[in-house]
Amino acid sequence: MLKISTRGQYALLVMTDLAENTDDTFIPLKTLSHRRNLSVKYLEQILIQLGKAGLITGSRGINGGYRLSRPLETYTTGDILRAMEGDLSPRNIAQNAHLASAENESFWSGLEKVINDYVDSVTLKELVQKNQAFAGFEYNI
Amino acid sequence: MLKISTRGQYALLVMTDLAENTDDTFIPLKTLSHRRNLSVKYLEQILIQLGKAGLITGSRGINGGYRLSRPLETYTTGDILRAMEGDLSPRNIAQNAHLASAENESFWSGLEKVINDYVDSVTLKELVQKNQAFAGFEYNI
DNA sequence: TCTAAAACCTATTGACTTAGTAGGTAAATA
DNA sequence: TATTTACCTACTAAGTCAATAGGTTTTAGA
Repeated sequence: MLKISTRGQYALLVMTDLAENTDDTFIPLKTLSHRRNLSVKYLEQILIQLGKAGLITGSRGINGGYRLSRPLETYTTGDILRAMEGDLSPRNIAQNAHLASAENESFWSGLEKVINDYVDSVTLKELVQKNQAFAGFEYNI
Repeated sequence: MLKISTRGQYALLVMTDLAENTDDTFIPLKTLSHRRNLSVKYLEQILIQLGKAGLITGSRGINGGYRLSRPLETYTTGDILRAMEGDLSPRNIAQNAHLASAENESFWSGLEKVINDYVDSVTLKELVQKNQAFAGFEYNI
């Protein structure tokens, strides 16, 4: 029902964690999962998928872990969500043969467009900054 | 994965069929389901739900069926989709306690807003007109 | 060169959702 | 009173989702 899976939500969270790591060190899965109190094995799958999509780089062995592959400024939330969810088309893939598939076509493609335009307009950097602002707000209570 | 269910898609289709019926007669479920080659019993559930949402009116007995409850101009696709899908919030209802639920809040509420703004901006009348234009195009091949 | 720590890989499971089926009851009309 | 229609409730098979489980491979350091 137009829901993003937890994979997408977790991916966004963990990407902000990696984004906050400004030096070139790697952050291990264990650290990331404990920080968010997420299942290690579940988050592992998400990180591997992000790696296959080229968004993050993994390094094995001691001092290994994950870090962003590219400069922080180059990531949009759309990159991350599409890496996890596939395309963000709101229609079912089962384009039922019974449905005159072209009918309402412009409506559906229009919806797909506004979704993609939005997620492509929000950068990971903005996300990090907003979260930091929020954390600052918490301290001021 | 950000999919609208077939219920929503079918609802949109059947609403356009009802919208094309300009006089005050009722169109029976059987007719609607045959026209779209959809399961009678499945479409029935959708129509009942649209009725409960106040979008269409049913009439029993001979010459019974369904028709729009309100003037065609007053319907948006958002009315119809929300009647079928509930709210169009892209986040999982399971707002996991582990997720600092306020984090990325503005991103998610922003996404929800562009989705709702879009579906509220497209009217059923426009949908009908576009489909008729498309049908006309087909004839011209 | 051995060991520990980490990423990486594949399969499985329980709960839930979805799409559709099935079998009724209630109301309206002729 | 029979027929036609909407209306209602329960069920089911298949698929998806979130998470678990148990490995293998690579790397760094002792």
